[in-house]
Amino acid sequence: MYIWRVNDLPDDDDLDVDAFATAIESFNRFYIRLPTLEKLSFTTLSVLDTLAFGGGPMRLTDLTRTEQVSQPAITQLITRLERDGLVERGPDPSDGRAVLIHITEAGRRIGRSRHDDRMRHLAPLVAQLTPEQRRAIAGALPALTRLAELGRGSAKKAES
Amino acid sequence: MYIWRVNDLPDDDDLDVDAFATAIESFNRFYIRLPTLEKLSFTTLSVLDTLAFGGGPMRLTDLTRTEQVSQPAITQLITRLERDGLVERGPDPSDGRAVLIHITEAGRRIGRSRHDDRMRHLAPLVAQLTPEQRRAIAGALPALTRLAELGRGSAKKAES
DNA sequence: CCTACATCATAAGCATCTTATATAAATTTG
DNA sequence: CAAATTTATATAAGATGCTTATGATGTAGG
Repeated sequence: MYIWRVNDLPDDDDLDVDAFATAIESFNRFYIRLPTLEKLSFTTLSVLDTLAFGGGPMRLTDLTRTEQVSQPAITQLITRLERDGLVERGPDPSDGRAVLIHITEAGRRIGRSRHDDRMRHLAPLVAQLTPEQRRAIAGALPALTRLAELGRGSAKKAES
Repeated sequence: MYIWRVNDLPDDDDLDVDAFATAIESFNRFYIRLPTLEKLSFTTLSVLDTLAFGGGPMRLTDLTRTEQVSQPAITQLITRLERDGLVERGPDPSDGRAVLIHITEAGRRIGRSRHDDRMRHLAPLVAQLTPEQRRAIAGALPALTRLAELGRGSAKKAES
């Protein structure tokens, strides 16, 4: 058993990981519960986003890694999405066992629609912030995006 | 039907709500999937956090609003949490119908444990950011926290 | 009181996850 | 190259946690 202490970090910068996690968790509890029209699960939306922005079709196995759920869960999810016309299964010319999942135009529309829903809810709240607060968030977006990329990279390597 | 356009916002600041939502969604997809030891649902953790930091016991009805799920869902969740010793039901002296939910020390420990898990995963990634990126995130935390408060406030008013 | 409402609990059903196992294609190996 | 192993996906059975509908009980107002 090992104990991590925040003080082990290089302390010549001012980002307290404890405060970061607290703020993010508080924000997420609000953000995740934003009401939406379509009732789609978190995993469903995440898969559609991964397919929409991930550059082309993906195997079930790849999705299993990116979404951190079991392989049967992905198979079942893709079956539901295919039934609803949001993705399509196609063969993988380089491997007869594999299946390549393609997102359809309807699938892309769903993802955009959810994104737009959230923007509609966020915009009036953002408008109540001070200009400095808005600038502070804008300045942090590249770092947040980079953190998410780093996180996905380390998850990929952590397969056992 | 009304159409929201980002350009309707005051545009003398540089926070693009579209980019904000995109970055947050990307970050959340990674953050939510961080592995943890205890297998507790998102709502479970959220209720424990709400009770731990919300200043005292709450009614089921209050939790229904803060968590944005149905009342029976909260009743069932609290039943599970009470069975596991994480919360306790008590009477409300001012209303014979109501039930006041108290978090136990074990419940607080669970919340802290999850928080610590996430810090352990975040810290090595944060360490890979540039000092400027770390400062940028640190500078945005108050604004993120304020946004979450504004969001919870507007959700409370939006009850129908 | 008696009706209306508020609070919580229960029941039944559904969606989505899990683990265990099956099937089939690819790869390794003797 | 055939048998054994591994990899990719599918299926089955069961658990969890949500939903809507309804019930039981306490409160409030005429």
